[in-house]
Amino acid sequence: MHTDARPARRRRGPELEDALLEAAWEQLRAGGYAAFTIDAVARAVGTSRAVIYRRWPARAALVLAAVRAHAGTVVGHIPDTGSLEGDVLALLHEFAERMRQVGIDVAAGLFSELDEIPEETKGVVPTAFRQVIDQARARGEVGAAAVPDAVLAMPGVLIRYSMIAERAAPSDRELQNIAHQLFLPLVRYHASR
Amino acid sequence: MHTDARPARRRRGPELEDALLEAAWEQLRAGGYAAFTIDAVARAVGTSRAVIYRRWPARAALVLAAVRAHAGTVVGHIPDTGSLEGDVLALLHEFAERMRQVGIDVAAGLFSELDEIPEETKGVVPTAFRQVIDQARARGEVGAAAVPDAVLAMPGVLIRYSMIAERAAPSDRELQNIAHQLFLPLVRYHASR
DNA sequence: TGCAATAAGATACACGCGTATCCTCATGGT
DNA sequence: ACCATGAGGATACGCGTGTATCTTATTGCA
Repeated sequence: MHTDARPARRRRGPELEDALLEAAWEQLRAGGYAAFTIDAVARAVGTSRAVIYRRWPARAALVLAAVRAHAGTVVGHIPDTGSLEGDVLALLHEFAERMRQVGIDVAAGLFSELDEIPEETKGVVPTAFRQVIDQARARGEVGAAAVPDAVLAMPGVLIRYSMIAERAAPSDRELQNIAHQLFLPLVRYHASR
Repeated sequence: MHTDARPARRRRGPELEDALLEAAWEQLRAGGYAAFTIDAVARAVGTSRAVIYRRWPARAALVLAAVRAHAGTVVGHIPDTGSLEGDVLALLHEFAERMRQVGIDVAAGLFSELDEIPEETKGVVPTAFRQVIDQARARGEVGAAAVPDAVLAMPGVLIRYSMIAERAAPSDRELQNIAHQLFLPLVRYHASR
């Protein structure tokens, strides 16, 4: 399995770091968050735990770095389906799908073990929703009044909470409920005040 | 400090269990979730870890049991201020206050370490909100149409998520935003369809 | 080309978790 | 009053985390 033919050469700097992130991602894919061990990552790369702790202060930080390196940012592109409803549903599905790609238990473990959700991560979802609302405004679909940040952030919060509490990404039904029962009514309400 | 004058007598059954929960609560109050140790609880009671593991399968379960035993259920009574807005704000504040009483880091730790939020816990918040809405209906303040569960559950989710993500209970400002920007508009929208 | 600075790698430690094992005390049925 | 049963209590184990310390290889600069 891992007869890891470790080179006699010592890798350093970025080369080593890439190998560590690669191995960490491999571990996550193979065994999920529960089985993820700093030790296993170190062994797979042919180095020792100290090298890892020099770069990342805790297991969660390494996992986060590995996920970032391999899964990229949460929302890649802004959908443009021609209607606000379509765009919102597309965004919700994309976000949930991204969670599934990372792996349910990895995402859940990360969210719960991290001391603080990174600022950058928190901003992604509201920004994306702001953009699809702007598109809708340009089409004259909704009014021009501002939609509060709390509304824009809500879908992301609900999806992340679902990951933590249910250990599963929201079903299509739940995503539709978020859109039709919560988000869209609020956008229309606030935008047309 | 703890010269715990342990009785030579062996306590058993409920008596022992109460002592364990008491000691666990004491530990939580004293050092928070981070400093909470199964070992410390056992020592404080003058017993050994095995006794604890016979009752609760993991640290989180013991913490949950201790919190339950000492903090009771999340929402004690349904407010009746005379207006839906008043009732909703009162409920939100009560819920947040309860979180603060348990201790921010304890609540956050619990939510994140638990595999599954207990069904019972999940139901409390929606039920309370349903009741204040019913009161508002009786006053003729809102329409009779049903308000979806997703709406009723949302405030609890937002508050719990805040505990996990920010390691803090929501500020008064945030609670007001939840009420005025999210919850109340949705209730009015759905109830009058 | 040689040598100091720096990072890699190897160990070892203390700690807490969760499990397993074995002995000992309290209890309740006879 | 006795004794089998079952729960309490002590102890040790394996594992992983995170820290600290020491040796060894690599690098880039003189």
